[in-house]
Amino acid sequence: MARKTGSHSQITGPKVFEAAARLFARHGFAAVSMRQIAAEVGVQAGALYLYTPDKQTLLFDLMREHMDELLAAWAAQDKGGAPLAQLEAFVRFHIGFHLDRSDAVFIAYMELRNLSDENFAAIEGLRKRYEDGLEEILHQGQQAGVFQVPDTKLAMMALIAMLTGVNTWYREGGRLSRDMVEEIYWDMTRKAVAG
Amino acid sequence: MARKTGSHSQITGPKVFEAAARLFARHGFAAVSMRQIAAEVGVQAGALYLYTPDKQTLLFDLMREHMDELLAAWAAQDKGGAPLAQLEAFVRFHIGFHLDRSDAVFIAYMELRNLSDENFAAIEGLRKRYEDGLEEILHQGQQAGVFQVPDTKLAMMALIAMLTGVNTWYREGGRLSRDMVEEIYWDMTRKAVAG
DNA sequence: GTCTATAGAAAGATAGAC
DNA sequence: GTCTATCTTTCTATAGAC
Repeated sequence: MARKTGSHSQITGPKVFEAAARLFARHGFAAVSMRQIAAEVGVQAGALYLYTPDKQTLLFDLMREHMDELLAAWAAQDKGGAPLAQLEAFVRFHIGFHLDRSDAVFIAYMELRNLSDENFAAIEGLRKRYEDGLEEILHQGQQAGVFQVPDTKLAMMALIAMLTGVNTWYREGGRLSRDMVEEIYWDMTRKAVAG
Repeated sequence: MARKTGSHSQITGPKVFEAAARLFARHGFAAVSMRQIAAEVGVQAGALYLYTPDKQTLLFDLMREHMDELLAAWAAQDKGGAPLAQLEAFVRFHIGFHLDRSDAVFIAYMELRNLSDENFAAIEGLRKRYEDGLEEILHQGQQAGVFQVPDTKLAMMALIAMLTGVNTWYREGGRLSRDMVEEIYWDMTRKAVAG
């Protein structure tokens, strides 16, 4: 009972980031004002500056947290098995993880140009680490003779674009279940890199 | 000599749209001000309103013109041949056309959410017409038994995402020529939809 | 921790001179 | 056709009360 009315930092803080993510994903970083974010949270605009030094840092923190979670989740995956099994695990992981976080994914891909140079470099570094994981799988499969890709970097780019594209059309409760989508994309991926 | 100094409507008009396209692609529609566009053209902000009623219409006109050109160029392609030949033509056409217009492509994909509801519906209609062209090819190949795709709509989405993704990394004068890129993407596409 | 109030800058768009 | 000048709104961010 020592806490005074209106003291909600442990609740308001997360709500600020959630509201910002939702609005940035929907309307774009530049089109969203701090006032809109504050209204979504239910506080005044000035109160947001208790949780972020400025709007740019708010965007950067959202993107960095998303990339950190992505790398952590992928690192936690079991990495054993043949290249083909590893590739299947990557496809299913990528689709599942990204569908669970459509707002953050949208922001991470669309708002790179609104980052300061320094922040951009940091996010790009994290993205490269993730993409390197897929390229390494393709490289191993290539060496083992089970994949036939003329250029592992190009194949990696092509697959990432194809898989992330699911986010642009997938809607929960639609015609296809997640499992069916994963299955179909895995089928196309497997064949695309086959010998 | 009847024309008075400063009268350049036939030059300034196109320059306005070119400058807007370049800036919108680089920084995003919402992040670019009319003053920035005017500075890029070399006129004052007020002068822009001789060429567009407002900023929203400027964006819409850029996107509609791009989609119109895309549909016209694809319609002008020779559509004969077997499904496999048609698919190859589509892949090469899509990559080539999109690499030639990276700014417009970027805008057409990234700025949909900044269109008014009415304008959004118009652009989406044009996009659907283009995508239907690819889906029809896949459907024909499926019927003929030369493609094996469990879902033509999904396969269409996956291929469009993969092919358009070239724009995110391709740079003129880089490691790979356009022909090589087309070749590699056609190889992956062909295998991905194969039986 | 959140509020009101506001400073200071910048935005979209318009009016009228030339 | 373009200019300067300006209206009006909105923005980010801060100051100080409670």
